[in-house]
Amino acid sequence: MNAQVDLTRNQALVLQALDGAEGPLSAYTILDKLRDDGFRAPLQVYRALDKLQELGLVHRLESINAFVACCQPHRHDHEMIAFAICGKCGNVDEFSDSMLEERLGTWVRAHRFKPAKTTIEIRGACADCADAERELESPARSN
Amino acid sequence: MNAQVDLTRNQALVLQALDGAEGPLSAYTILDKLRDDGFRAPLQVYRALDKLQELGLVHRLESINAFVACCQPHRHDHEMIAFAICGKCGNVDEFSDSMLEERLGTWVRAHRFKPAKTTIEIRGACADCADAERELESPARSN
DNA sequence: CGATCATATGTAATAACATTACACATCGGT
DNA sequence: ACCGATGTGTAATGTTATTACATATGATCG
Ligand SMILES: [Zn+2]
Ligand SMILES: [Zn+2]
Ligand SMILES: [Zn+2]
Ligand SMILES: [Zn+2]
Repeated sequence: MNAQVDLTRNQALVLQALDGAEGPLSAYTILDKLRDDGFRAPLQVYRALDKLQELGLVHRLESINAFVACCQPHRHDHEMIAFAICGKCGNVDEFSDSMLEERLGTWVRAHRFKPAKTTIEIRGACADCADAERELESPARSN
Repeated sequence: MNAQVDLTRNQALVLQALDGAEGPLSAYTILDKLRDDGFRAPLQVYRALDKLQELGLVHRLESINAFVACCQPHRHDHEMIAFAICGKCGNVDEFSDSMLEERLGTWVRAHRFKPAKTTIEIRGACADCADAERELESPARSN
């Protein structure tokens, strides 16, 4: 599905692991998943992740030290990406918002700051998980 | 300067270390700075940091695993805070922007996401450091 | 072809960051 | 004096990421 052309074996394996996962994975979780494929050391994972991030196929979630496959082959070159991360089920929503980008750009220009990488991550509960939690809290009339 | 009332000895020491620092500090750097004050284990630092964050006196910079003293006694209760972090000199600019907050709030409401903590961090070079770098790159005519 | 260079890999060791577990201390309210 | 909430001291362990060095692979050029 993704432009996996030109990926090396290790890179392809790591990307597959992320693509097949429900939510974000830590580097060491990926390593464990790939033991059977010959992976032995963390560096094999980190190196592949570095390359995949360079190619825009994978994102790192800074606030939880984990990685996700990019949900689209869209060009991230000049886009600012935000993530909504559910702490319950692990679901991650990747989105971009031009007004958000505009707004941060305004601040950056005003302060002559030269941005290299911008992180926007909202941690919380997704709609489904928030609903489930509300049910537990409410005086359940299901007796 | 900060409302240090009610802080325990350990908490006060950690806050002082951060207040006196030029830039963000890692937990282990703080530990080293406080060896002479009797600190021996990481947990002493992490516990103090937890409390200080609860009190809004300290912020954690997720993207660089470091901590900074809050620059103001302002109420962070319902504010979204963003950070511009210079990778060269370590300077950190803490700012909030209601439009930014509004914009993320719009997304969150539209997706019925229940936010717990939001991280906004811009890493790059501050004005001074960007200038200094430009000078090195340009064909210096200062010969 | 053989020399060379850039990129990727394998492996071990180590560094950097953070938490768990348990025992003990301190303080305020009853 | 008792209790519960909060804080502390210490050791051990868990988790995340990098450094260092050797080897391999593949494209390019004379
Ligand atoms: Zn993406
Ligand atoms: Zn969820
Ligand atoms: Zn602050
Ligand atoms: Zn700077």
